Formats: sequence, C-alpha cells, structure tokens
Amino acid sequence: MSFVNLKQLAGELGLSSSTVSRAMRDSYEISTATRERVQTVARQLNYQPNPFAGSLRNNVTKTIGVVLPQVDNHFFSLAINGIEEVAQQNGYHVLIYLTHDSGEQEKAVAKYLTGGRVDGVLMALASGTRSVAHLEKLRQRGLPLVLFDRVSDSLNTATVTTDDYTSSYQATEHLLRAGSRTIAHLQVSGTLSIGNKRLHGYMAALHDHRIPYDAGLVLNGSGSNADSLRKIKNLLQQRPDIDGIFASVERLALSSYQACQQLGRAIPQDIKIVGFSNMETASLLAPSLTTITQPAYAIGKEAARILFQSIIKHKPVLPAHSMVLKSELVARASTATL
Amino acid sequence: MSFVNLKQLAGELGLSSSTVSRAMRDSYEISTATRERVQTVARQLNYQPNPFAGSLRNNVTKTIGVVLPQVDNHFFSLAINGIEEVAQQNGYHVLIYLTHDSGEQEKAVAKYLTGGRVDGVLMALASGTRSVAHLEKLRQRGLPLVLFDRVSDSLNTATVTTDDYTSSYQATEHLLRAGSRTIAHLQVSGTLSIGNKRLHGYMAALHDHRIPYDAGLVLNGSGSNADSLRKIKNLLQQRPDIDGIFASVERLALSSYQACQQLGRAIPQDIKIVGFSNMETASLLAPSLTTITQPAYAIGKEAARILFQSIIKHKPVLPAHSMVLKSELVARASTATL
DNA sequence: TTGAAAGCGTTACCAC
DNA sequence: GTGGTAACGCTTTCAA
Repeated sequence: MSFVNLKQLAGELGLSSSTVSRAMRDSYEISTATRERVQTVARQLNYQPNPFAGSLRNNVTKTIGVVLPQVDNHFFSLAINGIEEVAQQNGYHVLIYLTHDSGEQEKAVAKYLTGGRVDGVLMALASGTRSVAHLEKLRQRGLPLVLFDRVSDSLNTATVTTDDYTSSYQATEHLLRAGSRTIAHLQVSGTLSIGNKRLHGYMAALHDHRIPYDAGLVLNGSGSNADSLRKIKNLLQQRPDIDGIFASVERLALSSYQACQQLGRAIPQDIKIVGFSNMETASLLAPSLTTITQPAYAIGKEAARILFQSIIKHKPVLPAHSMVLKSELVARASTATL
Repeated sequence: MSFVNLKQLAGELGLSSSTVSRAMRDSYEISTATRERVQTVARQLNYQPNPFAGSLRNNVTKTIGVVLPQVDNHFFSLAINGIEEVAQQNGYHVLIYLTHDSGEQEKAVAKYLTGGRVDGVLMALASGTRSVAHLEKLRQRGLPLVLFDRVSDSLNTATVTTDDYTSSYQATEHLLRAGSRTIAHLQVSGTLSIGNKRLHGYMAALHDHRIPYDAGLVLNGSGSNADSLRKIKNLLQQRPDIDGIFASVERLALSSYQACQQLGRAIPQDIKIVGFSNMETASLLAPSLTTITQPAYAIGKEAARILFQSIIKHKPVLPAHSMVLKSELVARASTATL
C-alpha cells in the first residue's frame, strides 16, 4: 500500500503531471486509452489528490460551514441531517461550529470563516447575538450566507423560516378555545426576530379574543435548563391564575412539564400547554404534548439548496430567494378540554 | 474594508513576506517594534491567513473528522457537544460526516479522509459495517483514529466505550427482579461489538437466574423506525408470553412504547421495559422510562482528548489508551413492581 | 534582525 | 493529445 502524489503517479506512468491531472478529471482532450490507463494505475497506487493544493489553486474549498447554537435539540439535529444530505449530493464537505448561544463565540466563528475556509455558510443565530456586523463581513468577503430559523432581517440575504407569526397565533388561539384565559408565553430570546414573531402572534391572538396583553406573563427562558425551570416555577407560583402556557421552543415546553410536576399542577386540568417541538416522542409524554412541529429536515435541505445554487452559479444569495415553510399544529392531551 | 494576503500586507508595511510571516507568528527573531507594527496593521487591514496555503506547506490541517451513524439521537448529539468543545479548546475545526448506518457510505467517507483533509478521525461505526479494511487504510496513512461507542476490536487503536456488558447484565437483572420472566432483547446490530456485548450481558444475567436463553426472543431492530415498530409488534403478537423488553438503544425503547400502545399492552403491568437512552425527558414519558444512561458528553470529550494527545505529540493512538466509562441505571415506572 | 527564494501539490495557460 | 511552466499563499532554510 502506497500513497503517491500527482507527480509520482505521472512518473510511474511515463506521462506529465498535466496529462495525468487532466485524465483524472475526465478532460475531453485526453484519449480514452490514456485516461483509462491513468485511472487504473491511480487506483492501484491509491492516489488521492491533495485537497489543499486544489483549494489553493482554484480558490474553491468544496466545503460549507454550518453554524448552530446547539445540536442536542431535535430541531437542529434534523436540520443537520437535511443539510448534510444536500452537501453530500453536491460533493461538499461540512464544517460544523457550535456557538452555545453565545454572541462572542459566534463572532469568533465568523472570523474563522472569513479566512476563506469555506465556500458558503449556513447559520442559525445565537440568542446572545446583538449585532450582525460580523456577518456583514462574511458577505463583504463574498461568501454566500443563508440564515435559517433564527434569522435577522437586517442582513441582505436569504432566510429560511417557518410561519412563526401564524403558527404562534394558532397555538395561542388553540389554548383560548380549549378554555385557557391567562396564558403565559415563554420566549427564548427578546432580540432574535423569531422571538418577536412568536410573541406578536401570541399578542395578536389575545387581542382578537379581547384578552388584554399582560407583560408579566411573558418570560425570557434563556440560560440553562435549571435556570429555566426555576424561572418557570417562580412565575407559576407568583401568578396562580395562569391556566395556559405557550412555549416558544421545545426545551421550555419540557421545563414547563417538570415545573408542573414539581408544583403539583395537573396538565391539562390546571394548566394547558402547547409548545414548538420536534420530538418524535411528544405523543409518549404524560400527558402527550400538543406541539407546533416545524419541518426541520426540510428547512435544512432548502437552506442548503439555496446556498448551493448560489455557490455553483456564482451568484449572490438574495433576500428574494427566501422561503417560508409551514409548521403544523398537532393537538394532543396537554390541551384537551375537560 | 479590505482583504489582503501576506504579500500585500508586506507591501503595505514596506517589509518582506518572510518578516511579516514571522512577526505574525510571534517569532523570537523579530524585534518587538516591528512585530507590534505588523500586527496592528494586519488587524487594520483585516488580514486572515489562507488556511490552505498553510496546510499545504506544513502538512497540518488543524481539522479533525467526526464520522457518525446519525445525529438525530441524544447520544450522538451530546457526544458531538463534547467533541466540539475539546476541538475548540485546541483551536481545531470539525468536519462532520453522517453515514446513516450504511457501510458503503462509511467507506466513501473513509476514502475522503485518507486524502489528507484532516489530522485525525473520531468515529462511531455504522451498523451496516462488515469489514474494517477501509479503516485500516486510514491508519496506514498515519491518521490517528479513535473509535467510540460503536467500536471494533479488530482495529489496533484506542476506543472509548461504556461498560456495556455489565450494564446490560444489570438491566436484565433489574427486569428479572421486577418479576419479568420472558424477556425480549432488541438489538441494533448483530455485527458490531456493542451489539454482542449487550447481548452477552443479557444472556449472562438470564443464565445466572437459571432462565434458559431463547434465541427467538432476540430481535434485530435495524432499519427505519417504521420497520422496527412493525417487527416489535410482530414479536409481541407471536410471543404473548413476553413480559419484559430490554432495548439496546433508545430508538428501540421508544418503538416498544409505541408497539405496546398500539397493541393495548400496559406498561409496566403487562410488559416491563428498560432501555439504553440519553433522553432528558425519560422521566416525562407515560409511564416514565427506566433507562441505562451513558455519559455521552464525557465519551465525546474523552475520545477527542485521546485523539488530540496523539495529534499534538505526534504519537500513535494505542489500544492501551482506551477508556471504559460507567453507565447508570435509573429505575423508573416502566419497570415498577406491581 | 531582515530578505530572497525554493517548495508544498495542484491546475491552467500556452506551446507543440 | 500531450508536455512545460507559472501561479495559488504561505513557511522556512539560507544568506546577508
């Protein structure tokens, strides 16, 4: 077993590097005979082209960067599945970076990425992100960028999101119809647009049902799971009139379950709960959880598809390429009417 | 905002590329004055070294490859968290590849990786993997390789695993003590060592409790979720005497729940269930699931740590570096005695 | 303390 | 149809 480079392979074949290079890439200007001879020997000698030499020469990395807040989360891991699949189809490699929802880490990653390590970037913003200046740099550098799920509107690029406003409106209305009157809203971030849209859907539903908006019912649930649990328990104790919870992310729905369990509140009798979630096992919870399910896998695929169209056609990613996919409300026992 | 390379930066400074290169890398042979001047201007001009030029020159990629069967799975996503953290600490980038449990895809990925794209590889084998010849090539190429969780013993390298035999023994014994007598075992793979160890722990516990081993109670649950569900339902219908299930992976435990739900078998009254799982929400299931929880995050961290020690010290990864971490059995309602 | 030049492995232009 | 050569951006001898 040996490992050779192009030059050695050429030597072995009694050909020049240029010819071998062309033969390996199925160039039309090479005779079928030599092409086959070259490829056979290349296989025998286990020739593998050095990817960095090619990248250096052609300014093409065949790699995309994926920047995510977390991965231990059904939404993001499904999205990665979609992304990876499209990347593999296109012969691309996937670099993954986790920000753990820290704006600082996101900045650091963006800086790496401006170094030219990738041909394009897919990103879901960290909840800790305030400014998007670091992403502007990416774009100035000419790197296509597609944001998904946790997006910013102040960036002149494509986004792939779900109909957050509408589905939040529906979720809230669902609670109202099930009989809830005092509905808490658990946010994941006050700064990301996703947080705002979900909040506004909630507010609009309340308004349409003539229920006054009460800012004291909106909780920012960022931080660790333990933090969230504590905050939710506090809220439920201070506001015993709460009879419904709308959790804007899966994690907070589950923390709500735990809070209710620990405080002895019965779901759905005392409190009804609905949450965004991509758990396959929502139906196996006690009680089964009413969810708004996002098409996470499709989101990943579409975001990747938009990115690759830009990369391959050498055209910028435009806001006009943005997509909005539909989420689905699945009613289960946690919002059952009594 | 401009983007410059080393030569342009040198031109701007009125210095040679060599000097600037040295100054950027804090070489001792550069005067403090010039070093600071260089670094200041570099920051101003937004200089980012081309990573491929460096890799080509130094034969170092500052990148590791992580090859996984799936990522939409609590165990693997927690492991990635651990891996990514250690990689970031060491200033390394992480390329991720999903095999979807296909041996063919794993081979293809291994081939990419032998191309010199990474400095080392972390891997959990696909259940579809039969031979490990493609991994031998990685090692012959001189690439450090650390296997975790789904490992092969026939490869002369380090592995990070949990005490699968012991915890399977405990899980089975737990079911026996809870009163189960006819216990099905749901395997994920008959070929991976993890499958064998878990099977043998199960068999040993049966043996020690003088219960004859019955091969008809062992089910191979590979394939899609729908496949698994169908197989499990079949088994339960053909063998109505089954009063216990030991699922060797999380997915199969959940499919068992669904099977029982659909067949109207009560857990734990009719059938008791224990499964390997890293779900945070095992306690929220109906009924709450008795689990063997693996230290997934720690496994990822340790595997990465072993890999980086090898990369940084330029020493091979040896079987002697292997680690076995402990899993924890958490008894919950799904195995409660009546 | 600094500079010139070779070379990492590949591709693409230009000859032939 | 094939070969020579320059160039991608960087680091590292070797010289000065």
